[in-house]
Amino acid sequence: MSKKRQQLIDTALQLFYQRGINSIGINEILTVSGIAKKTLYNHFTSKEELVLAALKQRNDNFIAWLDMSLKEANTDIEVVNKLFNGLSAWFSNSAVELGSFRGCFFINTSAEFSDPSSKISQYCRDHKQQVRQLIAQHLSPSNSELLDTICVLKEGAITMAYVNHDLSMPAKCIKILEKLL
Amino acid sequence: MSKKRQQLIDTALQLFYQRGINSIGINEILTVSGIAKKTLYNHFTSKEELVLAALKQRNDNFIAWLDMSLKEANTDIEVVNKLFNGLSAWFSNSAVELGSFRGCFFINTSAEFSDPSSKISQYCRDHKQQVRQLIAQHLSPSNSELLDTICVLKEGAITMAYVNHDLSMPAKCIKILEKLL
DNA sequence: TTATTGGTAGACAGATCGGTATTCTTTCTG
DNA sequence: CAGAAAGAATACCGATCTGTCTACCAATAA
Repeated sequence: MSKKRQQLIDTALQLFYQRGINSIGINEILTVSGIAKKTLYNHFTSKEELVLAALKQRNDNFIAWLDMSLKEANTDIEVVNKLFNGLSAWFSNSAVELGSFRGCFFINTSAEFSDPSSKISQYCRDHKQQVRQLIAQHLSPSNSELLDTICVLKEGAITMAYVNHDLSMPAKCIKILEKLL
Repeated sequence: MSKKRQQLIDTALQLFYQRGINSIGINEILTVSGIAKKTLYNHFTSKEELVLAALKQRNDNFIAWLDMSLKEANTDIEVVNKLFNGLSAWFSNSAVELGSFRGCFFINTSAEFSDPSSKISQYCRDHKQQVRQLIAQHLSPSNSELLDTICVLKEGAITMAYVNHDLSMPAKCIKILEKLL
């Protein structure tokens, strides 16, 4: 649609993800993108709307990356390998589409917004649900136990990569899941 | 030591944990606690110092709660049960010492501070290390694989309880670990 | 008593916040 | 070419941020 609008979203996503939403003011997004304030408020009625657009952009990017990562993974063990090898690549900044790793944008954003009924918190929940669905599509159906296990290990691996600086969890998660299969 | 100082820390921890550090200003802490601004800057040189004191307070509370939760857990399976039943109680606000659940204060705080070399981010890492050590003390020694598994499941369960509003993970983690033992 | 300490209350400074309005220029379209 | 729309640049508004400072009060110690 509008080129300026997309530039704003791209700049906002980059800054919000790297430094946190409450730490980034509208003015910084404007100076970095080189776009006027009037133009921003022409496309978005408030900062919150821009935040939601950035979340949606990140969701689109992430789902596309995950879909590509899981492509042609048909057996459960293949899904596990491709998923956690993908996470490992993300953590070590080898997944260019996802940018420099600073944890999960949706976990981080949830942490900043305390009202769980806000649109922003709800969108973060939606994203996690979409990721879960995508993983489920590649797994043997009706194995919801395995799906739960994969999801909880995934969240743990992301959190430990960011907070603890422990990048070794994806490999360990694969070993855990091998034992369980 | 000083009574006012402790009141400030308690109020700050309550507000920071429930609403996030960047969302709470000094003035709100002062009006809620009923303490004068001069007194605050008598005890702390900056907001950052107060944040660090609040993190330390939360760490003390959490370690004490975890220590009590794991007391008399000597076999691995007992540790697993007590740990994840404890988490479940925390998530459903049955652990009074930990206050109303809003995720892990240290994960949330890490999400707000993007510089991983800041004192605040480092303290969050330290906390996770202390928790890991405490769990390790109750497990059979030199079983670092099990320790890793417990830790990654724990982080995943906390994240999913907060972001996804899924409180069922502790019970599922116990089942997973039963299979692995 | 007098001096000191630790507290309250609140004005103030300087910066930044999200958001609005104005003026001027560019660019696109009929 | 003419007119409309979009954008740039920037001043501005009221609110809020962290942190400093002054003035006053109460209790305590020398």
